Parts: sequence; C-alpha cells; structure tokens
Amino acid sequence: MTVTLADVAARAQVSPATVSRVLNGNYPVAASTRERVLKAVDELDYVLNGPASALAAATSDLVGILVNDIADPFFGIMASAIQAEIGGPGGRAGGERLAVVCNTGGSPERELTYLTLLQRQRAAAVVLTGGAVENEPHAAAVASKLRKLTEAGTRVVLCGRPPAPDTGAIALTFDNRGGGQRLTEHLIGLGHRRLGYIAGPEERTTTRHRLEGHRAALAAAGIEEDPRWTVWGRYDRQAGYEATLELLRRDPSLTAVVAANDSVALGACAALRESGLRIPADVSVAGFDDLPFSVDAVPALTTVRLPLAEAGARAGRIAMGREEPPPGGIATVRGELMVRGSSGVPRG
Amino acid sequence: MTVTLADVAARAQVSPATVSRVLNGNYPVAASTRERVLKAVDELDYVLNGPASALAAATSDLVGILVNDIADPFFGIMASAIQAEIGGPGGRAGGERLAVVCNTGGSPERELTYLTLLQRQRAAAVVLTGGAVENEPHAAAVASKLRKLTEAGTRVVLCGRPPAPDTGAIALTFDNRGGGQRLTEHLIGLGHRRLGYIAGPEERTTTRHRLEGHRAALAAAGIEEDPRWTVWGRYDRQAGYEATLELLRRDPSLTAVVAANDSVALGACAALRESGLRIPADVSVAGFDDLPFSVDAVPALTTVRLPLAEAGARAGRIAMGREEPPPGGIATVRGELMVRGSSGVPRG
DNA sequence: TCTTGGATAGAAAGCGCTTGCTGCATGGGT
DNA sequence: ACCCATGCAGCAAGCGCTTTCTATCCAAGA
Repeated sequence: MTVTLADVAARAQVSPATVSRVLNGNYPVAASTRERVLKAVDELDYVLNGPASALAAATSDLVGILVNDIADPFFGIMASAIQAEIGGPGGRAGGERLAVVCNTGGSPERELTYLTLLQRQRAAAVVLTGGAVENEPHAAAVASKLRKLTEAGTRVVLCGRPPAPDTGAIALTFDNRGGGQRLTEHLIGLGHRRLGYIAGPEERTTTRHRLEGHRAALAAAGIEEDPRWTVWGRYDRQAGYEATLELLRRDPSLTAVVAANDSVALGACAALRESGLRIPADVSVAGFDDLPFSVDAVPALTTVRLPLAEAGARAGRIAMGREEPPPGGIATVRGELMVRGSSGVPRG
Repeated sequence: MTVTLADVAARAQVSPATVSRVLNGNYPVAASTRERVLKAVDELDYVLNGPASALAAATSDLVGILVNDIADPFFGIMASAIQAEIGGPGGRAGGERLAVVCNTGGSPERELTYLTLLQRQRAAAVVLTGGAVENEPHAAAVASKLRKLTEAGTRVVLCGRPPAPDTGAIALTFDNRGGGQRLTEHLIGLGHRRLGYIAGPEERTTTRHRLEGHRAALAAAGIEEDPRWTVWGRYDRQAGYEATLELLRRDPSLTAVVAANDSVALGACAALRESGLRIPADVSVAGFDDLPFSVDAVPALTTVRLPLAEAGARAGRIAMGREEPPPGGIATVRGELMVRGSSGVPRG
C-alpha cells in the first residue's frame, strides 16, 4: 500500500537503519551505499512518515507561530518574516522545518488550545506575536503552558509581546509606551492641547502601553486629560470610524486624534472627512505601526514605525537557535516616529 | 519524565486501552471509569503525544493552508476564513484540528516542498489558495503531488485557483476573467478609450485571467490595444508606483489605469498624484479584490470585490467534509463590480 | 438453574521510524 | 605478524498510542 522505510531498504539491499541514516545524514554512510539508497527512494517515490519519525526521534520539525489576527498585515508581516527565517522549505538544506501559523483570533482560549496542540505535536519552537491579554487567570495559564513547553525543550520566543518571567521564554518587546509617548509629544510640540485618543481593546498589553505613553506625554506637558477624550474599540478601521464620531460628539473642539494603530487611524480619517473636517488643517491624525498602506493615505499618516519584519526575522532566528538570545532573555525594540502629512499645526 | 498514557492508566487503575478510549470517545466506557480517567488526566497534566497517536491511528489532525504571501491581506483574509471553519481550536468539540498556514512566497519549489511536508505529516486536508504558476514542469509536479495526496485520503481544496483536472482536488475558482472584463467595460462605458494596464507577475493564472478579461472588454468595444499600454510587475504597491510612472512615460495621454489588484492601484494613485494628475479628473484608476483599505483610499477605489471570506469559509467546510463539494468538483465564484470615486468620465 | 448475550475492560500486536550497541572488515602502528 | 583504532552496516529494542480480539461480569431469558 504505502511505501515504508523497509521497502526502500529491501530495494536498496540494505537495512532499514542504513536508509534512515542516509535520509537523516547524521551518521557515516559509504557514498556508494548512499547512492543506492537514494536511487531506491526515488524509484519508489518514498515519503517519510512524519509522525513515526517524530515519535521515534522524540522531536518534530514543527514550529508554531501564533498570531492574533492573520488578516491583519501587522501580523502577516511579522509572520512572514519569522517564517522566512525558520526556513520552512526553501531555507538551507537539512533542517527542513514546517513553520505553521496559528490564528488565535485574539481569543485567550484559542491561544491556550493552540499551545496545547503544539505541545502535543512536540513542536521544536513556538513564536507568540502581538500583545498579550491581561487577564490574570488566563495569563497564568499561558505562563504555565509556556513553562512546560520550554521545559520540554521547545524554544519559546515572544515577538512584540511583553516578557513572561520565569517561563524560559525569550522576549522581543516593542516599546509601545515610548513610541506612544514620542508620538504625542510630537503633536503637543505642534501646539495641540486637546487630543482625542482611540484606544484598542482593553485588557491587551499593547493597548495599555500605547495609552500610557500618550498620557505620559500629556502629563509631561502639563496637559490635564479630559476623560471624554478617550474611547475604546477594536483594532480595525470600523472601530476607528465609530470612535471618531463619538469623540467629535463628546468634544468638537479636539484638534488631534491619536489612534491605537494605523487601521484605526484610517477609519478616523474617513469619519473626519465625512464630518467635513480637513486633515490636518482642522484635525491632525496619528496612527501606529506604519503599515504599508499608511504612506498611501491622503494625507499620508503620521505614525510610529515598528520594525515588524526585522523583529520577526530576529525572533525566527532565535527560535531556530541561529542567533544568541539577548542578555537576560529580554530585548526592547524601539519604534521610529514618522512625521507625515496627517499631522500639522492646530487651527486657531 | 514526560507523562504517558500508561502513567494515566496506572493512576486511574485501568488499562492504557481504556484511557485511549476515554480520550477518543469512540468506544463505550462506563461513566464511573471515564470519570476516574479524566481525573487522572487532569491531575497528571497529561498531554497526548500527537505523533504517537497519528502513527498508531494512521491519521492526523493537521490541515494545511498554502498561501502565496501571508503579509498580503488578500491571503490573510482567506486564510482566516478557512481556519475559522477548520475549527482549529475553538471550533466545536471533538474534532480539534490544527489548521496551519504555510507561506510559499509564491515560489513553486516552496509550494512543492510544503506539499511534501504535509504529505509526510499525513495531513487530513490541504487548501491551496491564490493563483497557480503556469509553468509546465512545475504544474505537472504539483498535479502529481495533489493526486498522491487525494489518493492517500487527504482532502484537497483549491480556493481562488483554477481547477486541477484528474487530481481529485475540489476547486473554487474566482472569475477573474469576468471581473476584469466588467471592470474595463465600466471604464469604457464612462468614455475611456486609452487605458493603461498594470499586470501582475507573468506565469500566474490570476494575472493572465484578469488581463484576458480586460482585453476582451477592449475588443468587444472595438478598441485596438496599444502594446505600450501594458506593463508587468509584482502584486504590490511599489510595483504599481513604478509601473504607472512607466505608463505615463510611454503614453501621457492615457485617461485610465487598470491595476492588477488594489495594492498595485494604490501605488498607481501615489504615482499619479506625484505627477500632478488628479484622480479621476485627469486619470481614472481601478483595482481588483476590494481589500478593506480600498474604500479608505482618497478617492475611494473602484474595484471588483471578491468574496474572499465567503469563499474561504466554503473551502474550509468542504475540506472538513462538512459541505458537499460542488457538482463536478468545480465551482466558479464571481466578483462584484464596486464603482467608487476613483473612476470617472475622462477629461476633454 | 443454566444458557445467552450485551456491556465493558484488558492483553497484545503492531504503526514506521530512530539509535545504541554489536559485528566485521580494513589498514596503519610497532 | 599482531593488535587496535577506525569506518561502515545491521540487529533489535523501543517511542507512545490505537485497535482487534478475547475475557469477564451480570442481567435476563428459557
């Protein structure tokens, strides 16, 4: 029925052990023998049985990449960079690994289940991207799962996610707080004093950190924040649109809107335009992440560029053991302020 | 060291067989016994060994989703929809499946290698998204691989990809030709007679079909196409930008630019603006796909909406055997023309 | 009371591969 | 000429789970 190692061995007139060693290339095999085996493999169209091999070797070549929303380029770009480094097929020869991305949809349960599934598959490494959920029981459950994974020899890397102490996980954290702060400082520097803020979903570290940066900048400038100036929503265009309408309703005198990310900012722009306000003449807008489309917005979006691809690549290399983890297992990745057309001096 | 089925069995005072049956729930086990087993599983924090179970049962719960470019929302949206239907974690109980996304980067070799890897893992199903490469040897290799997969019991579904005859694969094909034709007809209807076309990478079915639709519309209207009006490039913003500059150089009298997809169209808009041309007063622009950001472009993009999420969901259900494949194993999914601000009556 | 059969649980044979250890040449050192 | 590294191939014991077949128990039928 299906071709097995033994079939290949029989055809090549060698023992199964030898075939296995040829295939894995980690044990001396005479060139002539190797050739014979390879020929048999080819003739029989043999395909290694992954599960069997993983079972016997007690390791697997699976690498998991967890993302919150695969339809969001923010994650797509990181996942792409990670996967490129993992090698997946097309990487250098030998260590062919199956890099797989798992979409949690931002749900804590799904995240946990995927981690269990990966643990079940004895994954070689796991990379978790994006912000974590700040929900005590869940955070503890994830931490415990991560610890189990690292203890079992799975390399765990967090990319764009806060460190998980005592889990053995390596963390490449985005400096969301600093980026948020510099962004708002820029706006304040232009003269803005009444700034609306569209935050992401509550309970997410990313959301909190960006907001904290914003508030730190406000505080540093001695601006007292009006509670009406903050609205919460999802990390998408639609949420930005609605939140902006809400902000305008609450305080029409706002001169700037800072969004949780670029998609939200785009929605904000749409809402402002439909409200008859010009950007940035009437209201300035700022985003976060600097996704590819942000430069194409009209006017182009002022935002904070996160080196998504670079960070992902580094996370991938660390996950593969091809790069030293940062000292202490924690590194902070800074964002760069990109000043563009959507921010300007306030009216009046 | 690591907890095994036998450990659980010992703790629950039953045989390994019974534990296995409780976990798989496909054999009668007395309620009291089941409870004892579950308790032991919980206490020992037992996690099934995926490879071992896959080996013994000769099946796996892995489902592969192949995409050309995971950083592109076009694929992200489809992948997300597919994954949601596969269940992944969070789906209904029981059939928990690990839906994994594999990024081929558009490379034929990677595509093949991933298929082999999935075959090796004895994947339960595979969904291939996006256009195929029109390169004879490679196409044949893929077809042969697909045949082997279906023969081995793996369900293969093509989503947004032309049918692969005699492979046993189910195909949900996008009507790229028809969409392209209607789009260009719209432009012609507005009065355009000199239309530039920015095609995607050659050798891709999607590229060819969209272009064919465009040319069919031209031919139907009796417009003779100037070879200078077609430029080829990648499916991204940058390519659109450069291609547009090139088109303008070749024939400044063009009144419309049709792009291979929305990202390309965005790049085209940027190039036109920088060239001092107004959209659509001077030049109309059209995209394809209707990705989320297209409606936020200024002016909003006229494009062809492809029901990415719907098609993906359907592909996912078919892959899981939860929906009947279309008759003949082939279904065509139409796109809908979305007329928006970026297209208008030509000047003069 | 003895038989019969339904409902459960267990024994054991693999699933296909990896790998420690053994076996056997070969060739150089002394 | 003898011994021992050295190089290469095979044996066989699992890896942890599933599943067929068999054993057991108990209630119901004869």
